[in-house]
Amino acid sequence: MPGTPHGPESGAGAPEGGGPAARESRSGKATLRDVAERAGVSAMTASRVLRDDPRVHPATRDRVRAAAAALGYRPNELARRLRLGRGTGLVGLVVTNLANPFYSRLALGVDAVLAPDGLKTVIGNTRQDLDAERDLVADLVGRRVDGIIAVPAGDDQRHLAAAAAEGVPVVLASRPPEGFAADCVLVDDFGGARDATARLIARGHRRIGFLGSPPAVYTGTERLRGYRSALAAAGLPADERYVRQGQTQPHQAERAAAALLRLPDPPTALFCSNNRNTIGAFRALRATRSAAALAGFDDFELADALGLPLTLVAYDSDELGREAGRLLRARTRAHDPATGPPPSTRRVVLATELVEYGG
Amino acid sequence: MPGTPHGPESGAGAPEGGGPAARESRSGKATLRDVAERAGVSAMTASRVLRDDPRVHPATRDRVRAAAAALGYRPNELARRLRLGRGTGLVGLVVTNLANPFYSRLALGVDAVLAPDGLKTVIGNTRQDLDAERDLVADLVGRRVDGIIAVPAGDDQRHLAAAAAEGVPVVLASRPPEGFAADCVLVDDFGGARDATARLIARGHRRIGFLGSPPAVYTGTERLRGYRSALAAAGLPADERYVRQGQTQPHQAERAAAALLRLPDPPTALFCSNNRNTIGAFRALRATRSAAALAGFDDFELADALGLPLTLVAYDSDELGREAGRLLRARTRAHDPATGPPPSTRRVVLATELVEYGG
DNA sequence: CTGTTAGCGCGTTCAT
DNA sequence: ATGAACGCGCTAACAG
Repeated sequence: MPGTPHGPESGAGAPEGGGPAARESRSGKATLRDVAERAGVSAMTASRVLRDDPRVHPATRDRVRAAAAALGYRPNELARRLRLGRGTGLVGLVVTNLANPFYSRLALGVDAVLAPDGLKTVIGNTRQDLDAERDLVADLVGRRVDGIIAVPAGDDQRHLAAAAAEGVPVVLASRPPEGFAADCVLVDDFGGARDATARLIARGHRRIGFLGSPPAVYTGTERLRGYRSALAAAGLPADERYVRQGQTQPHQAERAAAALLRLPDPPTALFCSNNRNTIGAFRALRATRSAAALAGFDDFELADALGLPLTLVAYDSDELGREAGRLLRARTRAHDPATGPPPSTRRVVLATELVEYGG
Repeated sequence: MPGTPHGPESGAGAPEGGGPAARESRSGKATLRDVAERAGVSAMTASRVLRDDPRVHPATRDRVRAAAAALGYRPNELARRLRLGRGTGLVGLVVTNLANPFYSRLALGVDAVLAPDGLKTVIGNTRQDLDAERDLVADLVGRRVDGIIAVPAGDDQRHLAAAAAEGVPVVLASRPPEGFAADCVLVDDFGGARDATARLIARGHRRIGFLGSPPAVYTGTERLRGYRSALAAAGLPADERYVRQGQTQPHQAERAAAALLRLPDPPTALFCSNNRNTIGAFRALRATRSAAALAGFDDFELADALGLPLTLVAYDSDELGREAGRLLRARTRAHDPATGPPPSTRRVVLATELVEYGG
């Protein structure tokens, strides 16, 4: 038996309420000191054991381990991270609509790259609500996430700029930073849309409609630019009656497409700036038995099974997430000591590819 | 300059590196004391101001606010929560495959219910990997999440039982707890599958194939039970050659379906236990120009556009998430003082509905 | 109205 | 091999 392990005495001030169970009542969870007391050692020794510090007597080691197991002890990560000051191991992912497969893929890609580094992804859904986005970003910064990957809903990105200015690494996905510097990974929106439109033109179409998201959405306007560029390159007029922006869900797109098809000189082909619009347009074509050709941005499941010829601008949306994760990882590491100066901001653009689905 | 704000003396050990900038270098973020010093008040007063405690002189209030703004101060939520001991405001959501729309819907439902309570959802993807699931749950518990909503990958749920035993509220979605008590929200797997199969039988089918997930997946086996129940009720033999389990992705399901269709006495109808299998079976039918009838569990986008009659067991997967969120919220509140004893565990079952898509 | 003391749970530094 | 003191950043108690 060892001597009195309690030392000189703990003092006179603290109210030593009822037995040893008193401490555990706080949050219902055992603390390091509970383990230490139960093992008859100091908190310090318990800490060492639980972190596999070799400088502990094997016998004490076992006693502490037993005590920890008996109490179901789990180190409190909050306290731990606070003490270590090395960040939380959390990365915030801000998206507008998780129901869109595009975003769930993005999330998977991000997680695939970050998880091996021990980073957890906190996904926040903003429902296209800018206020919700602001609150979310503020909360993430307050929680001291190690970084933020965001697909901002609009062009007001001051909240992201603020986060970046406060030292939180920020990476934008699918949209470029607006008004501040940050890494980003984009899709070749302009080129993809231009190529798809050009293909419709090559097949003889002269009147081509455009269906897209609200003008505030970056990808939508870039794709519109691509569409217009192809028309201009072929010497075709840019008839604004053929351009319908603002549809964000299939049923809205279906109505917009139907409206185009009812024009006096209806378009003979439609180009859609995202999968929501493509699906809506498809329904409109089927409902009206229209023979108009269909092309769109974004590949999607079952696109090959619609019984209609379909030209899609495809790209690897997992890779979008993975690349965003890599960029963030690079920034995060740059925060470490002497890894050299922070790299200048990078902009990665992913290539697109035209795919044809059969009729 | 005010009197010595340093107090009795800070000691002799700490290396007081150069100037006031030293403190800010730690994590690059200003702390409450930085704000306090800059405003010439104590940390306590600064704290009061930033939490809108009314008991502060308006003039000091403004000085503190100005200092905070100048420093870009953000309270450290970690430290704050640690001190308050009221939990982290984080809820862990454990799913097996975010790419499946079923899970992203679930996540949206959960978030919709929890966000108004100020709870953030941390989504963890396990890729059907039980080890990953164990690690994830352990990490979430270590991070002191306020609760966990999980769709466990297999029937070994000891890690969840442990979490629950440690006092973390646990809610299971889409699968019942195995070996411990917990709230859960389920879909009427048995009834839905039985009804869909019965409908195929009513249409004259006598040889009906079954395509489903691996036997370890609860929903899959329940749905298999429902399928068998319908066969038995109609006095039809249960031919095991017609049952193919184990497909988790469409291309696997496609091969399994093709194999069934090549049998000497091929089934004239197929029932699929989830949307992955239904989509694979659809492809097989199309590829082989088979006229077999198709039914499946889970509704999915574009199911109506496949040019094939299709019977689906539909249910509200958003509601699944919302209900899980509600159950968790109830548990979380039960942790509060004297809200009465914790409610006994609840099991909610969501109804299903048969929908027919045209040919 | 403002400041001091104390401590959330943990880990580092220095002593023994 | 072990322990005491101190502090991460913040806030509830009690002073004054």
